[in-house]
Amino acid sequence: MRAQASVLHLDLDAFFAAVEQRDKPSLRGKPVVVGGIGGRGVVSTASYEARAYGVRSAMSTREARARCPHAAYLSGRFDAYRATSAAVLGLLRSCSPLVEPLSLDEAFVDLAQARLADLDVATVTAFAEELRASVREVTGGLTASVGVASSKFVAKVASDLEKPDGLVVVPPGTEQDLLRPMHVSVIPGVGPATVERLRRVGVHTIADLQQISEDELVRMLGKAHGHLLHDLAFARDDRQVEAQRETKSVSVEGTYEQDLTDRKLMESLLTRQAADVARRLRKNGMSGRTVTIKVRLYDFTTLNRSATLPSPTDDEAVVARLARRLLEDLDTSGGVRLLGVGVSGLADWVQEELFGHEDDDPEADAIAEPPAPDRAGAAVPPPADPPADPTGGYRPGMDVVHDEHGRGWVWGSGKGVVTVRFETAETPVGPVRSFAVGDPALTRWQHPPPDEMPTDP
DNA sequence: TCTGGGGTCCTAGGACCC
DNA sequence: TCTGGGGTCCTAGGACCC
Repeated sequence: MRAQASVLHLDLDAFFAAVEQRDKPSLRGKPVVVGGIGGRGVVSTASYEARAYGVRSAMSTREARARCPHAAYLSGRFDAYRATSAAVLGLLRSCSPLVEPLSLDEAFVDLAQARLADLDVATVTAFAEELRASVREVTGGLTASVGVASSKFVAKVASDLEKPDGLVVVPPGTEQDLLRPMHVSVIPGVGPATVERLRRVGVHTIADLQQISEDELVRMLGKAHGHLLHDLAFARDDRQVEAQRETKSVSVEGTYEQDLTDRKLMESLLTRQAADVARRLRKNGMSGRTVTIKVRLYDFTTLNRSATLPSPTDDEAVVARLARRLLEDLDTSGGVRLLGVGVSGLADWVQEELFGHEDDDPEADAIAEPPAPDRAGAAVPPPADPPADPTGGYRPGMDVVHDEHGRGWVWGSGKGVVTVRFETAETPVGPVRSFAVGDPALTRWQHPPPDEMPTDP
């Protein structure tokens, strides 16, 4: 906690939905929901018009559709969000050299480093109003909510108070008056599990939290969380605004429309994800030593398996081989709804560039299997290929495919999976099977004449 | 057919080393 | 034949954030 209100928190209102409404005037004033639009999707952002129907972030899209069937459901255009976010960050950095982005739509600004005459409440209030007007200009009309206070914690709480399009400046010395009546869940880091633990000992508000001793909180919540919560309850927060933090891990994951049971398909999906991760590592000049796979089973049980290489890699073949090997130990017979691959233990350099090629080091690939025979003779690695179309060009409801057993309609495509509903002797709407995009078993396909189009179930 | 995707941080236990 | 003790690395899981 500083003596003056020198920390500003800015939060763009309903950001993804607002960008969509900005770019598509027909959506303005209407409910817009951005998120996963498949059968297992969840809401990322709902416009305020959609929130009026009870649609919320993290709600399943299925439930959102039930509450607000007439909303526009969009899967998101992250390039547009990134560009808009960059414009806002540029604006903030023109105000203060010390800006800490928290996500695409949120950032802290250290006003002590800004060119302000002083940090009086009146001065920072005028500055914040000007800033909000500037955000509107550089974003083409998006609104931001802003909080200003003597700490990160209170500034973030404050920015939420008058959403959307609001500004709250908390005068130094009044922080505890503001916080005490509030529910503990306003504290960042207090989620459902912590709320429940606190509820069981009768703690609901921050005033209640102030009554619990620090030792008791540490016993209940662990060392780090306990000490932090005790401090925050009394608005004690010295955390600095930190410019750019370094990336610690890179990962790709996917939830599939139907649970996966075919191990070969899982392997080919992991291989594809490993290639995506490795490509992103290379693009950012990074490499990492620890490969992790994530497997979510049919019942939502989530397993992680990891292994650490002797030296960092950005080679998709190495990541893929290790990922497939980690899968070997897992029982996936009940079905898998999510697969993911990640790399952590990042270094911003690749070891072989400093110490020669990794093949010179007998230990370099020790934990993984030896190089595949088809790779051994390649003197020059092929250039990084562009990301393959995850639908493989298969169009749901449009294409007919054959495998060795018969013919079927393409029912879904995406994330490297083609789902096919096969015809049987009894019914034209038979069993569903999934294949990897590019599976040679599915090379014969054709476009049916319009009168053969299947009707949607 | 409840429950995304990309991250961060913390905890706890075991291996290993001095 | 009695189990110290600290530090670091690795692995697995959980909570949380937007």
